[in-house]
Amino acid sequence: MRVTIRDVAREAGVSISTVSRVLNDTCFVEEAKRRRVKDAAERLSYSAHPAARSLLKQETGGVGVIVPSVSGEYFSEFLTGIDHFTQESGFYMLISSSHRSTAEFETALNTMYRRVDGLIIMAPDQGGFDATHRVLRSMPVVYVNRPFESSLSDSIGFNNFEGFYNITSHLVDMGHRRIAMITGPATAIDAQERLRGYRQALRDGGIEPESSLEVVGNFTRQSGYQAVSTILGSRKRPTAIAAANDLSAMGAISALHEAGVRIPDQMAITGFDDDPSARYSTPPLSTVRVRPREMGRLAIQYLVGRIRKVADAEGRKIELPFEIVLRASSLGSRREGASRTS
Amino acid sequence: MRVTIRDVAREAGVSISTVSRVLNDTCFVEEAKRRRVKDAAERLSYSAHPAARSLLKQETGGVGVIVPSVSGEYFSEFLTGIDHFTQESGFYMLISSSHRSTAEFETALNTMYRRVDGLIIMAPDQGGFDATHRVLRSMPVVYVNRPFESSLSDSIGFNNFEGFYNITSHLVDMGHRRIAMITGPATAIDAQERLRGYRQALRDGGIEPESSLEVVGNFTRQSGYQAVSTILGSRKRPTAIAAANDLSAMGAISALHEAGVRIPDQMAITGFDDDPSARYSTPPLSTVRVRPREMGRLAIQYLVGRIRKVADAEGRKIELPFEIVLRASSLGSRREGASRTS
DNA sequence: TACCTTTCTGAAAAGCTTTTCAGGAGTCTT
DNA sequence: AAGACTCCTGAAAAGCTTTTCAGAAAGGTA
Repeated sequence: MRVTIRDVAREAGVSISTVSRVLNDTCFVEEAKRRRVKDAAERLSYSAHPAARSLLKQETGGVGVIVPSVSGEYFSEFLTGIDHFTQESGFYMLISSSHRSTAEFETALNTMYRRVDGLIIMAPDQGGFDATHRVLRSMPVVYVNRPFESSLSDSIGFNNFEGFYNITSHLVDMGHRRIAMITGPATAIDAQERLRGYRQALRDGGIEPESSLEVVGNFTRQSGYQAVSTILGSRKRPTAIAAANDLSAMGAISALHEAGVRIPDQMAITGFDDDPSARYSTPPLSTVRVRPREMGRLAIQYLVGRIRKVADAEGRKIELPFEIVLRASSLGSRREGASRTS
Repeated sequence: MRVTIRDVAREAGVSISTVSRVLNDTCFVEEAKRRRVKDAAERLSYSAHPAARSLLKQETGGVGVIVPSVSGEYFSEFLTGIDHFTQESGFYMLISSSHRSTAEFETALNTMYRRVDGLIIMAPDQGGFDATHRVLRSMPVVYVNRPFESSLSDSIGFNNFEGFYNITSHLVDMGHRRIAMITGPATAIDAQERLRGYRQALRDGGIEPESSLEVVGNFTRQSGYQAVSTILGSRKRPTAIAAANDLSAMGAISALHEAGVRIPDQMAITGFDDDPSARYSTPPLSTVRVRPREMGRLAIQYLVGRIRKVADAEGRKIELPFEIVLRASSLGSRREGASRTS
């Protein structure tokens, strides 16, 4: 049933070493034998057992990806970026997601141990995992969206603070004085940064942040939807909402429609991420474009570079540019594409 | 650097067999030694090399998932369903996606060979791959959305024809006589079935399908968006659109808004899938709920059952129920939740 | 006390490959 | 023609674990 290199060797009438050499094209082998081996391998549809090979070569051909979630456009896009390059370069992809606790996160890390040659970690909500974990030291790691000081690993991300500062400033520039925010989960570092950007933008616009206008969300549509009732019920109704991400902005938009609030006339709204759907919402959503797909591509490129040892030993820390994308949801008239880059 | 079972054995002053026994809890070992081994393993932070183990045991602890794409809510949801159970049951997940050709698809299959203990395959667009491929015969397989006659594998899906028949019938019931369809890619089996359902529903409603009303799309927002200009430009403008999936429906909705067409008064529209976003679109989208997350969960449960040999040898073929979810996009008044089940 | 069980432990094999090492055959040089 | 190469090939080791097998020790019975 199971066909091994021995079977091929017997079939071709050569030793297993020769089979290995032919199949891996590692030495010159007499043409006649070469043919016989190829034929035999083909006939038996042989391929080397990955476990045996990786046991010996101490490499697997896989990369591990750790993300908070596999659902939501932001993550999908990120994964898509990784996936493309992964296939091109012949690596396979091992994904682990949704770790509610640090313990679960470290379990995931352990699962990756020796099963992959490198790791991409996006874990904005894992505050305190052990940065010296043995798995982390055993292979190259690229951190995404999680500034991390280590000369052994690369780190790529964008400036959440600045991005959110800019989109909030846009609302201020449009003349809004009462601007609510639908925040992300307090545990996530990127959510914290965005909140900080929001507050700073208000202050710089001469507006004192009010905690009653900071409605807690968790990056989901539903939380955005629910936040709206709080916002509409507030003592002095704001005229604009800055949502911590596009998903929650969409939820909010839906709720605003249901409440009969016109966008952007009665309520302007902005998001963050520029999910593919942002352009198709009603009205199209002003947001901050951060190109998760690009991030994914970059992350895997760096990682593969490190795995193949072509990268600098020095850890790189890349900050990707973002782009403010203004659409109808925050503009008086319906126009599209005005943009400002970081 | 690399710590093996030998190191633990030396450290604890026992043989490697004993270490293995203690760590796998496979035999009774004298308590004192047991302690020593545990301590040593802990101290050296040892864990068995997965390759060595799987080479010997002929099992890996992984499951492979092959999907057309990793982006889009439908697939995200599906993966999420798998992911949850995967973690619970201690398996890891290897994902391969976006195979443009049969060759690429079979490459993916080969990559999975011996790296996982079972396979979940969702490939509605892979018409003619080799169903007797050696990888497919080497481990349990669960096919999703792809009726497949094999007593060795389970198969899970829903009735695309009926689902689309029903949602189209709803439009007919609402009094529409000219109903356009935005189709999926002609190569995908599920898209074909939905188109068939559309036509049948029209005929059963006494309406002769017109090919000019069947606008080709490809399941993306963009294709839905573009389809609208064709539809609006047609000689006799239809009063309703049945989109092959939610994504293309969303694109269409966006285009309709831009064109100033009121939904549902001037144009009703329906989707398919009930993506999480469908409920949040403007107006909320009538659609067919197929619960991809449930499908994922079921698929992985079946698969793990087969891997652990508790499942019937007999191949099961499950057809999951769908549910017609009517929302404002196809109803005169804004009401929600009326539903009809398959 | 001698023999038979039972219980625990170590040695060794098996799982499959890649790669090093060494040897044999053939070719070239002087 | 002999020695020195080169070229190709096979044997064997290494990579790390689990599990079988067998042996030693201990305990029980006749």
